[in-house]
Amino acid sequence: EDKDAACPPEPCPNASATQTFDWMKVKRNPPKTAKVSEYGLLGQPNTIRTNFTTKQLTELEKEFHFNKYLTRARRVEIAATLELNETQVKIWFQNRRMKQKKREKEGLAPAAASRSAK
Amino acid sequence: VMILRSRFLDARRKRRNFSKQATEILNEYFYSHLSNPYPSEEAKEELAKKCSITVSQVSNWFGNKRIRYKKNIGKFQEEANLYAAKTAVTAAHAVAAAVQNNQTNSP
DNA sequence: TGACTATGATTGATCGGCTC
DNA sequence: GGAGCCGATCAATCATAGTC
Repeated sequence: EDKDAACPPEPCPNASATQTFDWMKVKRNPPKTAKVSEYGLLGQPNTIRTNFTTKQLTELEKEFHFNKYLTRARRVEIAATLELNETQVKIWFQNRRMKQKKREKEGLAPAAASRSAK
Repeated sequence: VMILRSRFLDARRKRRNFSKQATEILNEYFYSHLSNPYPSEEAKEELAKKCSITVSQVSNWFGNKRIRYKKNIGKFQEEANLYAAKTAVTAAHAVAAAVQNNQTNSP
């Protein structure tokens, strides 16, 4: 059935027992955090993950505690202040909400276990 | 180089490896579902319970495992064969296993 | 003991699906 | 006809635990 014991020539990619499934080939498109705003000189799409500074994170965090969701106006304001794209600010809030949700979920389940102790 | 290493206060410090049996369970699931190692939420909960870890940790484990596996399939070949021999789940593999079993027992 | 590796966690950003 | 959100995931990186 699955025994292709012999295939000396050919660098047949089908190794031994395990094959290569689709999920192993999945490739993500590079981030489109393009900074081509100014001059189209280099036009390098900046294919690397942005590292937010402590200042930026602090401000974002502060804003998040004030509002879990952003209005368009507020987003523009923050993006300008922190020198980030509106998209980056938007994504940060989305990720932050998910993080919050995860924390709440995990912060209550363990507590229930210790509740029956007393 | 004012790259603020604010990360020095990350919560990812102080991590502990999972127990040997927990890793065993996770690996068994991973390699027995190698064609699609994406456990459902329910499956994750079950694995979490069996391994005595959280669902998030199960998700992290599979996320890391998938990425690292496909990054260097060769490095995991041995491990893959080990668990593959230990467990067979998909119908196709079950059949294949049965065939092999018969072969060894039929003159 | 100090590298070097294995591994769990974090996180900016993507993908697909859904609502409006 | 999109834009934003959610959920899951990716991919790079961090920081530590384990190994030699």
